[in-house]
Amino acid sequence: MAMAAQRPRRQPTLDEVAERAGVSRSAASRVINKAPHVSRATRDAVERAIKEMGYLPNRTARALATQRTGIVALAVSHDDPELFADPFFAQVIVGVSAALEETDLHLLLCLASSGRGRSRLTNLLHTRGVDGIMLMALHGDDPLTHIVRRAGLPTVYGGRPLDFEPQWYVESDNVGGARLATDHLISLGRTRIVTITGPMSTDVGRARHRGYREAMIMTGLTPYATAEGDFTETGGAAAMKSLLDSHPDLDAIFAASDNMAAGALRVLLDAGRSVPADVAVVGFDDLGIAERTDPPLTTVHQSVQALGQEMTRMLVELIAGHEPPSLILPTKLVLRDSA
Amino acid sequence: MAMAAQRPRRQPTLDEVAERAGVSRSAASRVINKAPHVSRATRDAVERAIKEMGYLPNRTARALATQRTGIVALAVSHDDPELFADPFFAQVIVGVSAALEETDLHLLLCLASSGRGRSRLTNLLHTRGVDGIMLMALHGDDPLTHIVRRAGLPTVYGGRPLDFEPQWYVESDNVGGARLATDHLISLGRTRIVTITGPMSTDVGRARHRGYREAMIMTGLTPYATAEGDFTETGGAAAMKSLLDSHPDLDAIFAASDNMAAGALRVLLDAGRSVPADVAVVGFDDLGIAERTDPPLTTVHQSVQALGQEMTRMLVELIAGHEPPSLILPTKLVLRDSA
DNA sequence: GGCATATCTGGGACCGCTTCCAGCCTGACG
DNA sequence: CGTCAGGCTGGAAGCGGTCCCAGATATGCC
Repeated sequence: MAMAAQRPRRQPTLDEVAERAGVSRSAASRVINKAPHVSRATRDAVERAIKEMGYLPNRTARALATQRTGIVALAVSHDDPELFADPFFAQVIVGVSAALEETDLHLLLCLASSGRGRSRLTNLLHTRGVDGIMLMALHGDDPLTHIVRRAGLPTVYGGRPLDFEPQWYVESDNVGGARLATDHLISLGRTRIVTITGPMSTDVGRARHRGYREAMIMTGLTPYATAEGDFTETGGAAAMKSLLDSHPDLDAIFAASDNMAAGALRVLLDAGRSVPADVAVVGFDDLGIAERTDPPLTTVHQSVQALGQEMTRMLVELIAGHEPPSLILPTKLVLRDSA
Repeated sequence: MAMAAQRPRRQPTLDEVAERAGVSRSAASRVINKAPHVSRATRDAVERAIKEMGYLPNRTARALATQRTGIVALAVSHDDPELFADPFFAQVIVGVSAALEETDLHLLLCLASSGRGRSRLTNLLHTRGVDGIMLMALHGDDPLTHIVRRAGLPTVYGGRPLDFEPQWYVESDNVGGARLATDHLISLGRTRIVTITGPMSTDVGRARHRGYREAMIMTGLTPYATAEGDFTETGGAAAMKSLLDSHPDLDAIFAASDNMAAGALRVLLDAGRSVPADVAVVGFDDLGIAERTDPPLTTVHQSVQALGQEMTRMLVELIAGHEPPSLILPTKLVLRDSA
């Protein structure tokens, strides 16, 4: 059967429900919102009418009246669309969704890459399309932070931007995690420990580097060598090559991401070093890839789902008018075979 | 400085703009919507006022008046939240976002897993919270399909559900792709070709299996053996083990996903078979993992971003009241080292 | 029984925008 | 110069809710 495109069916309105129940619209509204001051009889009548007519309040109308859309945005800044394919974001989203499930808010996902994407986001915020926003993945001076700050909407940051300290953010304990990793390498008796950092234009990159330095210095060692990567596998490989060149006697490496560790691993093996015998490797993140390398990576685990969840909870609090404290989520060392 | 939670600033309204421009609200509305019948003078005055006041029309109010929210939903049915971490979904989302960027629609992401999640989705649809919906990842009789069909909203399916033929869907050419893969193995001179299928409770699972059978039968071979997997790496490994058990002389395998192929690969190597010398392996999907196995997988490439993009375009058409045709996206064979 | 108090009720004013419509003005034409 | 067809215009009625408030009704107390 040839069937027309599904056009929205007309839903019953509050007025119709009220009429059917033989009460005023206000009364009907009250029972729907479980407001006080409504008699048993009225409540029953309205509830019956609602059930019979299959009434559901229109979101938009309600939003207009209450000035609440019931929608929060998660904005991801990514120059490269491919970057979003990183399991990291998927995990964040899973966490966010889980937390939202306990509320009656919905999730609007904004991949704001290009100028066009950004202006769409700006517009969304200024037209009051969402009640609040969560921001992820910020390098140095991400244009998104400006956009979002100007909008004057409840905002939660996932990780800290570099150029200012947001009042509300959630992040993993990057410094602590990096220290854990480095301390572990030290405890293994390694001394010529190098690090492959993330981009130094990001807070994460710097924090993990700082953790490495602190751990080294604390135990009287001197940071042996550093190469900057970009959190990707190929970036890690490149960094590893240059390190191997400049410091061929290195005996351990802390990579600020598993991706980079994986790249480094490949280069090391290709260079004939055995891992962990010749060189011990520790990564950071523990998002699946760490288990799939050969040998599997010892790494610092951060719970990205928890990150998403806590960001969401925080945002919900903010929207409710409270002022929750910012949060730093613990990380832990996961021992596998690479160190 | 202690700073209060960012509460939304009050935005100017259309009335205020109109007043400032010295015209009626209707006139102002007309220039904003580029409607005809507005004089040069009026337009200029209004446009100036808009610029001066930084006016942006309130989304919600407009939505109420036009009965259009400007939001479309992407619903993903996943029993296991982990499943969403599959890069597949990330790619879909990237495609969807890219297509939406050309419109003024935004993306609402619904991970509708639990009963709670599903009822939230139901509610969203019936309360007219979105203008249309895209549905992904459907096994046999996914409850989502029912929910969505009842809602009577423009709907596009990504892949076909098993229990009915949706009027609008986009999918990859699974049968064709599987044939490509199998034909390739045949052309390599293999004859004892087995397949690890996806769940037979999914259309994708069945279609790829059908492609395999068709290719075999077309060339006069008999389908050698089949084991059902679940598209995951561990599932693929398990299936491989049982196949190796029952048909130790197999010389090629077509796995209906790269994940399963990766699992199978591991089992094969552990069993002392060399790939591709003893056993040739072809996967399906080509979503990154195929390049990272050792040896890298020959596989059938499907463009998941294109899938997302086309779904979105189709939905936009539907919302606009047109009736676009359904689409089947081509797949192609990518030769690497495993076959 | 009278009066204060608490509970319930419906009317109506919003929320901010779109859109229909009747009235006005203009210019063109006969 | 009268008439008619336009283009412009602002008023007002909507979209479908929330919520304040004044009035009506029920309860408690002396």
